[in-house]
Amino acid sequence: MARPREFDEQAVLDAASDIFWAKGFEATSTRELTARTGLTPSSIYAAFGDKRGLFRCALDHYLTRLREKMAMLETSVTPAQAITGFFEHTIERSVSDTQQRGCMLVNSALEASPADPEFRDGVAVELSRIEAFFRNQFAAGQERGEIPAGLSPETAAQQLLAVLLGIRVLARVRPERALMTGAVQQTLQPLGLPPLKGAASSTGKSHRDKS
Amino acid sequence: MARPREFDEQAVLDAASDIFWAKGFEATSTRELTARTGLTPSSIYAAFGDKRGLFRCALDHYLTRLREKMAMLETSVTPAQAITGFFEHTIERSVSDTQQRGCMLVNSALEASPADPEFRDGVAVELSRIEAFFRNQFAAGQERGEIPAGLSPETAAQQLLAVLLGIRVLARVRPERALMTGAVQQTLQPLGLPPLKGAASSTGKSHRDKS
DNA sequence: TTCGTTATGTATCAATCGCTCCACAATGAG
DNA sequence: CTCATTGTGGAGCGATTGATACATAACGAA
Repeated sequence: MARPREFDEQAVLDAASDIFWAKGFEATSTRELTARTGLTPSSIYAAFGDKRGLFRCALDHYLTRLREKMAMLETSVTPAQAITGFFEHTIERSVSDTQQRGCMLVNSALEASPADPEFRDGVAVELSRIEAFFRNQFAAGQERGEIPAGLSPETAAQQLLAVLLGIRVLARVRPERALMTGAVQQTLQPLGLPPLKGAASSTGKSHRDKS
Repeated sequence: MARPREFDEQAVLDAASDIFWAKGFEATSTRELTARTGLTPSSIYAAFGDKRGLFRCALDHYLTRLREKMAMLETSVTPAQAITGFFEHTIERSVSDTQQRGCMLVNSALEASPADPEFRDGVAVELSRIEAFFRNQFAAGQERGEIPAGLSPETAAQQLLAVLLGIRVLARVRPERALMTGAVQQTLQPLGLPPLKGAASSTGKSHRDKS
């Protein structure tokens, strides 16, 4: 009943998250959102409530694709390969993004006002989800003998999370492949995880890389 | 000649960086800046040009103290201890900050607009400075035999920088000591660096930590 | 003292902000 | 068809933004 929506919600969220991703919440105006999404203020406020509501939906839209990526890796390759593959994927996206947007979740995490604990907690939960992905994959890899035992999956996951967040910060201001691969490679190796594709795997110094 | 300034520039920058640090550039209004610094719009605009100018000065004020911290560590302890000490200091500040402000440099890095390459480059240079601190200390530690040779200081510094940035992101949304110490400890150990104070140093799983 | 110069305080400015109002269009139910 | 309901378009609301104008105050030089 009643008039149906004329816009494609996925397309709108694609556009909205693009802007929020690049410029952040505060620096994005509702004018720009209406211009880039193509729909009017009326439609936006009817569908999403207010600017924060649209931002939440846009971030969730972004996170959905992130979760799908993790789920894909979980089912398509071995646990150890899933971890390394996740970093490969992240680095690839970081260096190929001409806008240097980094990660929308990380950007949002740092812009989250101290006065908005609700949103901040939401971000924290999402980071915990990534940490759990690392922990579960690491433990599964140990169980199947793919990853040497001896290291606790908890600690490994904490380190992997920190390094991931670190290269996502670097993606925004210094998206240099050599820098990211160096940091990640030095993390994966002592954990007994497979090396990045195209990265030198020997312990000593390699002269093969180029920035 | 002429009328002298009535305000203490250091105190004003302290106040200004406090606000910018907690809320970011965009979310901070000039009204709040005048209220918290105690000086009038006229004085602010005469002294710093505009809002961006004040922000740049406030960030530089913050970075000066960061650089002093690194310089202090470089001269007061051994190279390996300087690296570990830097992380101890960072974690301590992160978990004790009730506002969960994280690091002003990292916050600024992620808020930096893609359309402002000048400011972005400034942040990148500062991150390179931290990376250089790690690299120099690591190399110095190897030369004096304090740190085992075999690993390249470049790679080690890249990893240390990434982990540092990672825990600074976590400081904003998940300032849990166990999480940070776990990530850092797992990084320091394979590099042959001294453990954090109060952290378990054995390879196996420890039950001593509490969040 | 008088004057030139610079800092401060207050009252705003124009622009932009997030958001709403209301007339109208497009549907399904009857 | 009529009508209730919901989406759309666009003008424009009050509030707030970053920044300024201008009168006054506080100094040093003469």
